[in-house]
Amino acid sequence: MISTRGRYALRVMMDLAENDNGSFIPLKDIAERQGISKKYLEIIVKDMVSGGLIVGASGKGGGYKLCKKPEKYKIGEILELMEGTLSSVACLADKGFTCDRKSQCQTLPMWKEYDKMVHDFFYKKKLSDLIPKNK
Amino acid sequence: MISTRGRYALRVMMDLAENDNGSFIPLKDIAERQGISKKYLEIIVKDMVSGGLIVGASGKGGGYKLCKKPEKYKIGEILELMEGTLSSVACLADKGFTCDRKSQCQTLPMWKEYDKMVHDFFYKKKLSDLIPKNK
DNA sequence: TAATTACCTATTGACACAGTAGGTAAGTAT
DNA sequence: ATACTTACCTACTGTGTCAATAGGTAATTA
Repeated sequence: MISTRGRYALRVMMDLAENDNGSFIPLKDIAERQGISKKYLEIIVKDMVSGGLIVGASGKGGGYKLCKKPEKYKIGEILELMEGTLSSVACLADKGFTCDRKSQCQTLPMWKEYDKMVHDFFYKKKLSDLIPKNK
Repeated sequence: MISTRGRYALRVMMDLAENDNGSFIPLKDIAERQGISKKYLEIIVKDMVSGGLIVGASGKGGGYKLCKKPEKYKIGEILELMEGTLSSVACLADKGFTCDRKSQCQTLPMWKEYDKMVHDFFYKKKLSDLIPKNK
């Protein structure tokens, strides 16, 4: 289940894209427009900066800005960064995970197939796909 | 992320299918074969019985048994029963959930599309698909 | 220098997950 | 009738994550 971290991140990205006027957009504005607690958004937005999705600037006139065009962002990269993984099961999510039943596991192929489907779905979609064209 | 409830339930179902000899199979045997705590399995198996996936019989010679042929079980129905939902977001999972942004939500179509894809994937797959043919 | 804004650390309550523990009821073999 | 086996039931626990809240510091501009 996609948590608020992923969903809110998506909304922040969309807000930044839709309200882009070249300058930085304060978090306060985003929080008000989206109806989300600014304090909580701070945590999420911080990870988006450190993950390289957006850039932040302090001080007056500061705020946040996309660092790519909306059509260059894949939804998958946003969700994967915020949720940690898109994988359906622990044995595929954790890289260091070792399951002694891996070689004989009869369900693993299904999970792999599922994971591929999910990955493809979200990496085909772009941030720009979520934004109404008639803007 | 699919939890142990769903994954273990799947393994129990497969174990029952593969070791079916007409009579009831004790949980002890399943737990040993699968390497899962019998105590923990009890909780999971209880829900499988009340959910109508399998039948249980007490006393000597008792145990559990499938109530349909493996090819009649859809993986989706097993996972949905055990996980509560297969939905990706709360607003689609909870029936009584009300989101005041629903009408203007720009991401909802994507979640709906995703949910449909996931549903179709797991409801196309049958329990029999997970069991090796050369048995 | 004052105002604005991002950025940082810490804490909290609620809840689910994954399991453990110990007992009761039901049914079968002897 | 009794012993045995097996499902079934209630309760508890430790760990972790989720979704926030709170209060401060650092950076930048007017």
